[in-house]
Amino acid sequence: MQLEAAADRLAEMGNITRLSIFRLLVKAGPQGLSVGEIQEVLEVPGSTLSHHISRLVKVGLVEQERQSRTLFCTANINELRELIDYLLSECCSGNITVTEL
Amino acid sequence: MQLEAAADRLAEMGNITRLSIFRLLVKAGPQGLSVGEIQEVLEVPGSTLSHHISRLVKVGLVEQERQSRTLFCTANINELRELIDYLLSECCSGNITVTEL
DNA sequence: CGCATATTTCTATTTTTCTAGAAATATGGT
DNA sequence: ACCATATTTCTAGAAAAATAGAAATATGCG
Repeated sequence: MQLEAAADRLAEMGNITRLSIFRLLVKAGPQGLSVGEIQEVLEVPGSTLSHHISRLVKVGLVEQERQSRTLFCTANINELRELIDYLLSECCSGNITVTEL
Repeated sequence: MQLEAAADRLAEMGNITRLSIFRLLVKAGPQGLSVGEIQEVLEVPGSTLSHHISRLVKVGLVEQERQSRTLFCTANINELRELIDYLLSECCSGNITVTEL
């Protein structure tokens, strides 16, 4: 993962509503939750919720699959792990001169 | 770490300039970098840089220590680790009913 | 087809963030 | 005290994000 992709993902998680959504999906595991279920838990207007979910989908942190009338959402844990790897990479290598940065 | 604190930290890292600053400091390790050194690398106006650094400091991701006229900044890796722990906690526990979320 | 459910798109308003010039402050050397 | 260096604060305009009502679309059932 590169700087810009990482910043995009962090920014999407850096909002209370979206982080709540994402955390719910992380907890829910592979079966995910429907948009309606998320709405029940978070008590946010549908249009607002839809907007936030689509932003999470856009950066790849959430995936969606329709089953009949219901849209199920799941957290993309791999994407999260790659982001975390990026954040920790080259950590504390120390003694680097400014020109190497 | 709780939801709101996590979202704050994620939001601060979710900006290209601030993530660049933070990554530089992660790479630089415990000795950190001065504001001036960061400015040389990133080529951003002083007022803009100062603004972004102070936001990172405010949420605890960066710490500062003055040595004479120079202000050294370091990444708070513990804070980063706690944030990551939060993001991964309760991951994929699965089979949770909606009322438990 | 007509109806109910599930979710999105459109639209507009309010709030927040980003950016950077100019002026101010802090520190130390001569 | 004066000057140079290092960094911040003030200020304001431009851009982006957050919010949510209303209308639209999608899907399946009787």
